[in-house]
Amino acid sequence: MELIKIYECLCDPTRLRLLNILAQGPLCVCHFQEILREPQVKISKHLGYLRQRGLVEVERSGNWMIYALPARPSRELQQNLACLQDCAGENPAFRRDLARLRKIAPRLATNAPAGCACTTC
Amino acid sequence: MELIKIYECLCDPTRLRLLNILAQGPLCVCHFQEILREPQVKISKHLGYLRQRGLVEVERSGNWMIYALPARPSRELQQNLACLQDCAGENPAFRRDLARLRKIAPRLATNAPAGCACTTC
DNA sequence: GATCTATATTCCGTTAAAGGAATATAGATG
DNA sequence: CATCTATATTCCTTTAACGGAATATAGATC
Repeated sequence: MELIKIYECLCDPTRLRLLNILAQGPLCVCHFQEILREPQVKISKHLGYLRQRGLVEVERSGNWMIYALPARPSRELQQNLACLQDCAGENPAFRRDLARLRKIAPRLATNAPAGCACTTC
Repeated sequence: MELIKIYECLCDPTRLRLLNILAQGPLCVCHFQEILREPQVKISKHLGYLRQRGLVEVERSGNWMIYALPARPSRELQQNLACLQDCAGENPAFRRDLARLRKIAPRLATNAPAGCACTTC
């Protein structure tokens, strides 16, 4: 059941944080590290987990791997991501992550091909 | 995070089936067994799991334990249950369970205190 | 109080997830 | 081609989930 895969992805706090950030747009691994302040292994593994189950897509851009929500998400995924957004909106941890994302934003070239040609990379 | 507990409950097919049925109203364990056609241990354990995490409530009525969705669910739970209903609506397995529930329904006294005074119990 | 019924709990074994340390890899750059 | 950088993978340990067989329990009934 596809639904189960989705819920499996949603039952870990790190993955919820990743998805919450991805709702704002594509991002590369190093920025997730910077925002979540978690070790690289952890971030990479959770993104891999999400990818295996079709919750995110990847595209290589030089040395960077750009992760994004699926271009054409299933109805179930759409619904659940919307629901997550709705529920997470109030959560301080999620808001803090988005605040950090905004701090990084100026360093992101807004019209870079994959959205992650930041000056510090 | 409360949200995590909810998603943990949602990532097992048996529990999704239980919740889908509970969306129609309270029910006792023996009827879950009858509808899901799964062993008693399995049903009982999953209901216990849901209960521990606040997704269902129980009330004893004689020998029967009547399970129900919380009378006052959190906003997060409300949203996610609604989302589940929306996603599960099309699923054949879920529809089959509801069909079986309807078959049992005539045996349920509609105005019994906890909604489960069925004639076969 | 003995027994029956519905349900819960305990005690296994198996499997998967999570996190971290260390290592591997792919592509860029000198 | 040597090296650097960003990311992935492997290996290990710990913990939790799942399922089933067997047993326990609480309340009803005789």
